[in-house]
Amino acid sequence: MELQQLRYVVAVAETLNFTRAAERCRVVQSALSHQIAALERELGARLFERTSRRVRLTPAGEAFLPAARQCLEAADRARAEVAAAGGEIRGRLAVGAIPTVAAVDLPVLLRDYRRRHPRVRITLTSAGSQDLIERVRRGGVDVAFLGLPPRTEPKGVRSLRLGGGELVAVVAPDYHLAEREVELRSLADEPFIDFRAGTAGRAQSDEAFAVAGVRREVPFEVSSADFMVDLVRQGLGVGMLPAAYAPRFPDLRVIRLRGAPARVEHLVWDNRPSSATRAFLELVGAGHAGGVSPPE
Amino acid sequence: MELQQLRYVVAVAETLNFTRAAERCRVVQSALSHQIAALERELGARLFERTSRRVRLTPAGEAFLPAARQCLEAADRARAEVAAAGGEIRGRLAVGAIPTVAAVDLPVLLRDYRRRHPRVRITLTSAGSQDLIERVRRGGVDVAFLGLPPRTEPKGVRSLRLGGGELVAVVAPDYHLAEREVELRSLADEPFIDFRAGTAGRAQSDEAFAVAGVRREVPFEVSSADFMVDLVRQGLGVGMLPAAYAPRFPDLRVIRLRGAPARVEHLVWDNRPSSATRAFLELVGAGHAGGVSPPE
DNA sequence: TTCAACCATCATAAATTGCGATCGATCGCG
DNA sequence: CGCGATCGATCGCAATTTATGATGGTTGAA
Repeated sequence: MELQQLRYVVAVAETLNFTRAAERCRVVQSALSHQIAALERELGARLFERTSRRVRLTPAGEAFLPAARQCLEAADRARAEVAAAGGEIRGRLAVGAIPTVAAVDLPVLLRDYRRRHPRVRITLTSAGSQDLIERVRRGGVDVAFLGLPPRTEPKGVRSLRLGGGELVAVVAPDYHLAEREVELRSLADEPFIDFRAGTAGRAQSDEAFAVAGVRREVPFEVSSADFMVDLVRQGLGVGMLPAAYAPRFPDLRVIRLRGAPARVEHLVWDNRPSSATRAFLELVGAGHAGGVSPPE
Repeated sequence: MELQQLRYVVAVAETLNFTRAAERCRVVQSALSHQIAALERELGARLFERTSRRVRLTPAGEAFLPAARQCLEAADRARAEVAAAGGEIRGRLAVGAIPTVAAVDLPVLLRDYRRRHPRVRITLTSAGSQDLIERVRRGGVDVAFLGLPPRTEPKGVRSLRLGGGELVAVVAPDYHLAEREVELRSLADEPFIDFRAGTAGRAQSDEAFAVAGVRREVPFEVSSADFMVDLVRQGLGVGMLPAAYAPRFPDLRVIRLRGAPARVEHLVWDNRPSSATRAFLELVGAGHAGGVSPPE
């Protein structure tokens, strides 16, 4: 088994087409066919099922692919680590974040990071917290900013608790509430627009009301902050967002809440951070944090 | 960069000798030298510092090596996954355990596992809990049984809480205590032999006495259960061990303790378990457990 | 039926990898 | 100080591997 063969396999798996995979690898199709056939012979199993009109992964191919990708990633990392040892950090940095990150200014952070390490290719992905944790575990994302239900810690990854901003209520400009700051409990009778039940953002709002001893109605559940804002604009009810995030919607009115808890966010990363990832953690200030348990 | 080159680099790094590395790889020394030189040329950095009497890793080599090993492991895993997809699980299973595992019968477990998956090469390593967690994180160990201080969870790995046995006191046959069962507090004046401060085993004993509201003396601190037993045999004091573990020393007297908490152990594993590891987790009953946090 | 897309195969050329012999440097030892 | 032993680098050559370009067979659509 050689890395070249793995590169070919991954290319075919992604294009599902030997000819285009060969183009991408800059070899003729026959060379690629030959290499894949040789690998299949060595493994004793077909990785691709070729009917002459389509190419598909066999179960064996499905099983092979994740480890093959990890192998290629490790090879890239090895190369990047050597460059890092020579002083210059290279490689990739895949950052994930929920759409409502409030604890850090992500654009500024990425700009600073890029300034310091211009040879690192940065990607930014938006997704839900649970999805992000899974991707960090799988290695598709290197670091992620996300929210979690109160008093929980993500499992299977290293993490650092970030102080987030407070939650504030947002309403349409002509909404009937006129105050700029209210007790949380005084909102009890308003209709709320919040994240769907089960999400970390929703759990944090619920927590705030539970602590205040108030039951509230949430007739509208949404899957993203943008949807929430859309509904709030229509005057359908009150939304709750991190204070640092609300100013992005200047057409909405912000109502500060007395008794709202600070929103807690977490920075999570993989167990085996690359040098590019380590540099990012250092920049964020998580260089040597991460809550190691005491020894046996 | 090719896997063959990585194999050569790892061999040289482990033997610190080109000639012996070449023997291990079953090629002549010149071939290996040539490949390594080619890789160094491609990377633009020397991986080894050769003085004509010794070979050492350069900083670049140190940086390169971990990722290179992970790359080779991933390649092995890819091969093993294909075999697993064909029905038969192969590969390696590196099990780690503290010396005093009480929650499971490890020999029986390994025997059952071997019976079911005879093509998996099993290794068993003994170490401290914190060391084991680190090795699981690094990928050197696939699954580990270990202890943790009360009410903590290991970070950076998947884990399952195992119900452990109770702790019992063990004493020399002629020790002055005659009872077969006592209140924990009645041992307060005895000299204890226990694990060194900071270990999980020690923390669990301390916890038991703290709960009983008793201060005790621990004049002897040891690093393994075997040392503890050695000192107990000499009549130097009282030891505390998991009940399931004590019968291994039939020459000692066991004193059951009223008020001793159950010892808690954890099974931990990596985020990206191989098929061999998955099969082991299933056997232990952790197939789909592991405390996933709720979604965002 | 014809055509176009697509992968396998084959002969051949190019590149890589390995072999064996040898060189030069270094260290220990007498 | 000189000898022998150890060890990695180097070189020419052979074996193997990998890539090329042309061709053929299969399949689905027009």
